[in-house]
Amino acid sequence: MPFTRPVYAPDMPSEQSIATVAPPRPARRSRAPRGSLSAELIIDHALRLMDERGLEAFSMRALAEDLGVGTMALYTYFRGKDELFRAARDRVLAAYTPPSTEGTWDQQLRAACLAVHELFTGRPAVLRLLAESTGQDDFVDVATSSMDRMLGLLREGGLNREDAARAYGTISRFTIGSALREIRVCARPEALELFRSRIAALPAELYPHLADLGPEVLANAEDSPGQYEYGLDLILSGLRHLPSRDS
Amino acid sequence: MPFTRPVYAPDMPSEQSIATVAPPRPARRSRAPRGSLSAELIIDHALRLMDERGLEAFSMRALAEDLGVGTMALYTYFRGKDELFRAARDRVLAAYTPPSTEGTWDQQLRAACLAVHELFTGRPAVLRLLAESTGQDDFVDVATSSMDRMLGLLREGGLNREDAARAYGTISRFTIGSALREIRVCARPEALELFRSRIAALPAELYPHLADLGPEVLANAEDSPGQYEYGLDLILSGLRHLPSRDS
DNA sequence: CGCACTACTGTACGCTGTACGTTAGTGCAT
DNA sequence: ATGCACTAACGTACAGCGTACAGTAGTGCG
Repeated sequence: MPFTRPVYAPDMPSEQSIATVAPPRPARRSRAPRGSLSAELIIDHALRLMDERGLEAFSMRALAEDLGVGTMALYTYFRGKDELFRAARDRVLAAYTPPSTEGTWDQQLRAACLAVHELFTGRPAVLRLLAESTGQDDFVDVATSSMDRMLGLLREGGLNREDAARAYGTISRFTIGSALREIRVCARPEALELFRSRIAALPAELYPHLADLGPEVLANAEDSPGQYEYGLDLILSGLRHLPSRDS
Repeated sequence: MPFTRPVYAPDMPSEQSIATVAPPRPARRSRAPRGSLSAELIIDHALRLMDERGLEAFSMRALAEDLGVGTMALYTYFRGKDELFRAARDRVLAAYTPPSTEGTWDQQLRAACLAVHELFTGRPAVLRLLAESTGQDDFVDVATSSMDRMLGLLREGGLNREDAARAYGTISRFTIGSALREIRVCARPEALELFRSRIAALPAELYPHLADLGPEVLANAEDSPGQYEYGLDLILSGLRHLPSRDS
């Protein structure tokens, strides 16, 4: 018995020397120069990748490759994936400044809400990070400056302290729920198509109203910004009719 | 040179025979009897696990272990994790029937909404599945029967076809956004505490209104069902004042 | 010149979902 | 009874994930 393998490596492809075959071109990157990385640069690429390929396709390895850098280099700047996510989210939110429009308090409030909504639908990944954060991390409500501004406008509109706070909560919840729905359904043609066929296939005797209003429901799904504006105006109308309002 | 290792297995723990040590009690489960599994049983355990330990801790392996079964046994009943998720979600939603209360259309609508909201906050995992579904799968809007009922009530309230459809969209978006916020923040004491300290630490000269309304904002965060009711009533009030309403 | 420091890297571990092939229990035809 | 087709349950393996840890190379300072 000339040569027996050790216990491990039970059946290696023995036809050729492994060393020349096993590493199938790992595309040996040369070591990246020393100053080629920074937290800001990483966040830039991360945000781009997340919005381009989707949050599920995003990984530390993919991000590192996109940067032309070893995976573990990222951990020099961020403790881990969560911290990177939080940093990316905070950067987008902090960079946002609400539009300073003219007009009555409700016109300004409306414009501010629409701007936030647009920000969210334009950055689906950030919205998802915001919505899916485990809640253990620090809580950033939309953006602090935006929140302050909206609260001020609500007070300006004559709402008392409690109503202002509650109204903001309502608007915030509706805005996030709305944007979430839109990046999930309205912006995806194939989801819309499936929705259409589902509506059409509903048994009209079980769901009479739904079957009846099918066209309208579908039209709404296709017009997502309009849907948001409609709901927002509904809420604003409710605010204007608040009994406690002193103006 | 008496003996050189092959290229692979560069440094094995050579102090003992591997074969007797390597399998450290894999807790040899005996093969589960033939009829011990079913789709329903799997969904039961899955829902329980998801709500108990959280969606991130849920895995096919953990579920299988909970069932006392090999991991791959699950794949006899579901094509994969996604299909299992969809089945679990659909079961919860399909089993739900809105409360058939008495009263005016808006009273009934209010009750139906509150019930949906309670369903969601009581089943955080299902809510997350609903919110985080990639949108490629079939679209179940809350529950079809609930949707039909609400649309009927809105029509009963004198809304025209388009307004009814749009109003439902508003309510649906607000309800999901609201429930999501609540399972993320309001129901977590540590998140609330962090929120409190953040508010207290805000520079009052930068965010005057937020600093001023801090107590009210905090009180709202702590009273989550109240927040939902407030927003819902705001929307309902807006609906009552709709110009197109013919009653 | 050498040394401390640190930005970057490679390897490895434990985890995930799941493709694939195997095993064993069941019901039916013979 | 005996064999056979069928399939529920299983074990193994693989690719990919986040990241701990140890190594390496380039920088700036004594």
